[in-house]
Amino acid sequence: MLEWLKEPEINFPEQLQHAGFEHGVCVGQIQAKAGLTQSTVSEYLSILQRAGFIESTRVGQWTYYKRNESAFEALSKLIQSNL
Amino acid sequence: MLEWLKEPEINFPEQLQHAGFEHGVCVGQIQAKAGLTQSTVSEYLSILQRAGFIESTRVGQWTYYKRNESAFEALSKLIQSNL
DNA sequence: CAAATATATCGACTTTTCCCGATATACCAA
DNA sequence: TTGGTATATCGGGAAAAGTCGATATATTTG
Repeated sequence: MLEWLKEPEINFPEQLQHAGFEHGVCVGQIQAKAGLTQSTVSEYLSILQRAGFIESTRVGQWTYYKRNESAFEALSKLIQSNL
Repeated sequence: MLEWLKEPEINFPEQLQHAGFEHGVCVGQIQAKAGLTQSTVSEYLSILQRAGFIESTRVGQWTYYKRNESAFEALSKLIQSNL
């Protein structure tokens, strides 16, 4: 999922028509692609969010998730320096 | 454990008298510091070895483990570029 | 407000991981 | 070769993570 969210235009072409990608990708799109149930995907995304890897934006009935690149940078540096 | 192996002199002073650190630290020393059973530590180290993060050298009845820094570099870069 | 849609949360079940004791293997010393 | 020490492997029970269906919450539309 994290890799998918790197290139929303390529991985979620469906969404382009309904909304842009400025807030990220909505749960339903990710769920469809993942092939897991709605509840599983929702929980998974919320875990990633708590961990800081993605950010959510609620727009109407949709919740959009997008990557927080700085968290990946930080993880990469953490491995370099602390691990 | 991976952090401990970054500075063997500091984290495993006991071993200094018996052997140097050129081959790393032996399982017994790591086990004592970890506070886990011998079997658990042995298995854990072998997993880290299979994953490429540490290397082992057998010297007599002892197996010494030391870090493989290039694996950490690679992981850090992988997160930067692929994730 | 009622129905429809999108997402979040809950409880239960399954799968995986963690950790242990027991035992096997390898090496050394007498 | 026998006994002692260090490590590895095996089998099983406990803990954690993954996944689901059912249900709750939030929002939009009529």
